Amino acid sequence: MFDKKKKQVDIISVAKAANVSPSTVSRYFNHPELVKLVTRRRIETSVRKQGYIRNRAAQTIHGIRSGTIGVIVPTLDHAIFAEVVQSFSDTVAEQGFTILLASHGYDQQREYAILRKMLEHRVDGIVLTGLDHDDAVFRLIDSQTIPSILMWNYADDARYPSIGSDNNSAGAMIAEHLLSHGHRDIACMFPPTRGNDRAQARFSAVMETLTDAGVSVPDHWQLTTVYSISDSKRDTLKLLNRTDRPTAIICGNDILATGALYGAAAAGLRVPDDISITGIGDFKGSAEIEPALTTVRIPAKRIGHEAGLALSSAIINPGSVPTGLHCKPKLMIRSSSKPLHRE
Amino acid sequence: MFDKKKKQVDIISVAKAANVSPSTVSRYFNHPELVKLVTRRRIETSVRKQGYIRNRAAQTIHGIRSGTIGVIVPTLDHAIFAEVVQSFSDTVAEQGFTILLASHGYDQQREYAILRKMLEHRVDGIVLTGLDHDDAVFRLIDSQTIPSILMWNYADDARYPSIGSDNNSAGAMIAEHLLSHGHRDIACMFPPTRGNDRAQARFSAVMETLTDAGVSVPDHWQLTTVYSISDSKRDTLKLLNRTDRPTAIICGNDILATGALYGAAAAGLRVPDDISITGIGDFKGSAEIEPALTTVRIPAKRIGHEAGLALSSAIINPGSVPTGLHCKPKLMIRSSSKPLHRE
DNA sequence: TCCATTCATGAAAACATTTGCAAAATTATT
DNA sequence: AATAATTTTGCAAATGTTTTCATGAATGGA
Repeated sequence: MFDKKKKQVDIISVAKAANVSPSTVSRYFNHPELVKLVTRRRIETSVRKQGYIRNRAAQTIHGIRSGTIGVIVPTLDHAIFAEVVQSFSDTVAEQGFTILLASHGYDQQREYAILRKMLEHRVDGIVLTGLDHDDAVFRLIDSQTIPSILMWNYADDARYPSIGSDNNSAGAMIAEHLLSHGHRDIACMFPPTRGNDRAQARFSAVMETLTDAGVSVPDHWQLTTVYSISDSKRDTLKLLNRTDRPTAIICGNDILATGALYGAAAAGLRVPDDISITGIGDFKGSAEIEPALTTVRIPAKRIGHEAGLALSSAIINPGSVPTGLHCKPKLMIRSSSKPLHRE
Repeated sequence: MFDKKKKQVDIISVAKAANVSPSTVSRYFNHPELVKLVTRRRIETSVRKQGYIRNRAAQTIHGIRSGTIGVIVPTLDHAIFAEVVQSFSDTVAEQGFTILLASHGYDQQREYAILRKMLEHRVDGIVLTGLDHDDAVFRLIDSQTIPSILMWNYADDARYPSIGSDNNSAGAMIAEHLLSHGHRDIACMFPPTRGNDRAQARFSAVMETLTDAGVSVPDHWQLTTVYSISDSKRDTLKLLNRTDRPTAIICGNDILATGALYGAAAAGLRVPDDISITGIGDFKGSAEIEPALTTVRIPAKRIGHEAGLALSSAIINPGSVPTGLHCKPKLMIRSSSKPLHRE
């Protein structure tokens, strides 16, 4: 007859059973050193017996941190974002934060809506992917007092502190690599750049580097291919079946490059002897594929980790602004590219 | 002089500016049809001008749904979990839910801690990955009133409604496929099964099917390899460099199979002529790899979607228990396997 | 124009906590 | 043993909402 009909256990019922006031129970959780050992024991027993679980919502309305961080990514379907989210999540979990995760599928309107929802949940901080966002998004964050960072890309003039790699240098690196190997007939395969500043930056850096070197890429060698191995395989095959063939293909990311590798194989070409193929990203598996992919490493794990560190310390330490950090991309020369005229 | 020192905007300040009571503002959001059009306009203006954002924490303590669903996965680092999470998240987002995501890295203790934290946030529902969990986890969920489902695996006698594929049949399918092709000298490469009921089920189903057919797998052909292309490539290479060589390798998932494919190539063997290799999962890219991988398709997108549907409707419709659903795995015969003695 | 409806709004209680302040209990000091 | 200092606890107000109930304002029918 004791528990009256499904009564949710709250701090009051715990207090009653432990014969103390609710305040003391609250203190037991938040400032245990302020409550006497024996009382602590009593409360602990009561908590355990009733299976009490604190209600963070009730804490949160007191202006106490919610313990959540909002993470907004374009999609998780790309292994690389999953990796960065995983590492971010692990890092902040150590500081007691849980992540609220949502993806917008490269739709800026949706990003705004998601952000609003996260703010309704009173997240303690916000992580956005990439540098470019709708102005409304920035304004909304500006109007809040929580810290916010841009993850994945880096630029020192970004609207918020950014932690990631500079995609311009990534693009330039790979283009220079191929140029230095004597390639002049170069095709490019990039994902649609709309709403995707990473791809945009890589692409324009590649083109600029080539142009500066006096190399121009004919229109029909500029492929726009969605992020998919099968599509890039198909497009590559089509490209390579023409009479005029490039000696190298620069792909906007490793997925496209993987498809390109398969496409080259399907076209009966040997990589790198007949054609060089490069990626950007250095995804899991890129080093193991045959032939191992020459690419630019974007250190996803490190980026997620550093971002988690920066944001959680900005939260814990209010007033301190998180600082940006450039996680430098690195050229990984492997077997899918080689000098043009040698051998 | 109007806004006194950084005062957070709340429903009261909005009400004041709109010259109505807080109750009316609350109604404006929750039952707009109950407030007069002109008043609605006035409130809208006030909301916009002050940049008011509702506080879900304050709503939640009224027993109103938090609008969050807790999702616990072993890791996001496996593309396949990222895929299922993505599709789950998209589905529930349509119903207005946001996901709280965390991963435990196959550590049951951590899973319990994560679950607790999510309950503190008063999630409206819980999704766990796989069938097997610490008993404390189940008991904790039992003590709550929120719906909960097990995603990824299916079993009709699972502790909670499960939505996913039956890994036993997946394992049996692939073993039968190879047997039906005349293979008798079969090696197995599986990830560590500890804390991983998926792998466990697949492995035991494979072994059982083989044993039933009178085929036994010698110990040194039973490889335990962590989820990594490079490790499985290395282990495969080692295996294939022995004098006794299997005619087929059954891999516990497509990542291992991918590594095995590379390993076979590195050992100078042709797949499927010299050796057949199979995976389980049908990950993105498995159909495009050369040679295209024979595997068992676990429909990740569908699983995530169905799970999202089931859970959100169980939440919206309290009292209704979500029902389990078997998303059948499907044998995908491609080019990495072929009959033994023919041709 | 008056009364009965219906509609729109506000007052106040409720939700599950935290916290500043003061009272009570304990311990230390003389 | 009496007082002072310190530790532990409870009271009550506060947090940002929602919701029930009651009241006042419009509207319709006679």
